[in-house]
Amino acid sequence: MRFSEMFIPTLRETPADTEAISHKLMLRAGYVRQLAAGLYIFLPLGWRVLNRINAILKEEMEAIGAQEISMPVLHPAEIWQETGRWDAIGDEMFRLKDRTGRDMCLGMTHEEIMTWLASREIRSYRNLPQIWYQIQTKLRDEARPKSGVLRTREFIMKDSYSFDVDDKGLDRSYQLHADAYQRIFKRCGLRFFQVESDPGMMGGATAHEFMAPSPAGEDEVALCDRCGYAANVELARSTVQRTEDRDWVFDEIHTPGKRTVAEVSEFLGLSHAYFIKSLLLISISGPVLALIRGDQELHEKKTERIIGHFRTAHRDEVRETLGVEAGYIGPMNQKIRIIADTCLKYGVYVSGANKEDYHVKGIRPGIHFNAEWHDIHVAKDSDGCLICGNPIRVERVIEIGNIFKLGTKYSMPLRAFYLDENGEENPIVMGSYGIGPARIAAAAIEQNNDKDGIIWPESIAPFDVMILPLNMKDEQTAMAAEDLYKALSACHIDVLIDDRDERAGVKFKDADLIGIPYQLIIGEKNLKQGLVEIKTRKTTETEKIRIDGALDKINEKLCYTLKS
RNA sequence: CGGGGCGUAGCGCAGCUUGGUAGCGCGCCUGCUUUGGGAGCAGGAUGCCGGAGGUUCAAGUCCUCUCGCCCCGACCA
Repeated sequence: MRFSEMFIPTLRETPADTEAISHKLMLRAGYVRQLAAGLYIFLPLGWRVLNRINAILKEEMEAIGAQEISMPVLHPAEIWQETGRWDAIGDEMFRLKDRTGRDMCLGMTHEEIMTWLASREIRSYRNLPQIWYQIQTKLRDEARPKSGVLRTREFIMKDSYSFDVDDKGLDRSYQLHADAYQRIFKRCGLRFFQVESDPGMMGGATAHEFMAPSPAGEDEVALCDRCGYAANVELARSTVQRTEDRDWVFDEIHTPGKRTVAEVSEFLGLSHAYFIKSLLLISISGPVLALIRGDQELHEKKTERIIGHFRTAHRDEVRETLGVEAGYIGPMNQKIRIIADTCLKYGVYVSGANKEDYHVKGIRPGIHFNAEWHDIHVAKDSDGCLICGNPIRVERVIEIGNIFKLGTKYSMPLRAFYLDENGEENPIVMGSYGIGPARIAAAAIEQNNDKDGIIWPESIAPFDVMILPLNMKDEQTAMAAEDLYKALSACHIDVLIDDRDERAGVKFKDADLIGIPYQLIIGEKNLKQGLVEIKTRKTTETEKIRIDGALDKINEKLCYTLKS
């Protein structure tokens, strides 16, 4: 392609209202434009990147026997009503009525529709297994679109669905996907982890997420470098370092005006780990006192799995329920249900005295209070790995893919049954698997950029090579560039030639910003000696080579990275 | 949905406190010069100051409402 004819609106200045690096660079380098909150236009360069990612997705999906189909984006409400999600899902679903008043919605995912199809067409175990996939637009009325294309209201997703006769079959389909996803993200040049994830409302027991480390991410994962334990902090478990045992006797201390752990620990000169934080929660079945160590945070999701939906109590509710001001609550002599983090089972602690302006030192679990013991803390950096004890690390990540074992959650309500060898009717056992191509692109930029711009991995770059004829007014330069352009194109190498009548500086800046992996720089002086320069965007190294060897050199570089 | 911020030329911003001719940089157009890291000089074009209502002789500026966008949190099937 010729730069002069292609629509590549680069910006010299960073657009305001952007935070994520990928967002800034995609706008600046002319890959995307924003239409409205969470709605993005992919410009020619951006669309080329998505298409290269999609090509990889298709290859790897076909390789595990998945078949591409295409489903409508507009869905009748009835199918979603049958699985219960019409009501379970709130404002996040775009809903509308057709001209006859029939309830419809825009698809945020396609479990229902895929299962509907299976229910009508699959009769026998002989029809199974099947894997169907599509690369299709999804719509979700996100409460807060953010970070450019990372969280949008309309986005393309590769979603596949597996249909098997039993759990064993599902295990196999699930593993095929996990392996395919590993290959996909590796081919896309990403650093990523596969982590255990919360199946949430998708149902089913097992789920994993594929996570690309980046500060722009919205999730956090706990990782153990020794044993390989990897989990979303939404469910990650960890052990915490024990505190030193102290020979404190049970004793009230006057702590006037000191309420928070930070205030009392400073007042007493003790680290946060010697404190018990007592939090009053209001659950559906009544008040619950949750105890965690002073240096920890309460994990809301873990807690919710134990006591059901809850909220924290208001100040006056604390006074009414426990008869003391918030800030002086302690675990002793409480009449209500108490849950406590397992790490509090041992040691000796300081906590509120259940009396205004007083705390108690020397509280011992089992003696001064009892509780239901659960893991209810948020795993954090340098906690111990639950499996091997090694210190874990917590990293911020972008979710780029997920895989779920659905089981029969959708096949049962939608009556997707098959007849087995014995003529008996069984529900189809399903899995669902998603990848966001735009998130791959964004994650690739987040992980590969420098002060000058994007540094694309070769596999998903919009072009393989960019040719920079520095002075288009020089006939020799223009001719040499044109010849190279034709020669490279003839070898099926994707080339962008910057044939604009611009100054060298402008071309260099734009080339670095756009981030195509290799630049062939054609300058007058070098050309007189039969030389051109080849610059590797990633390393910024340039090398002078003979112009007639340029084609081979490019081929060599592209091949080399394909193999490695 | 709660909290905060911002809407002025294509982009980035100043002007608002204290009401009185709408500005700067970049970009864009023309010409000349320049040509290896976002050129120089000269000339030129470009604004429903997000929208509606109000106060006032007079509103970009003050008041009320509203819409949009960004950030933090909640949510995220």
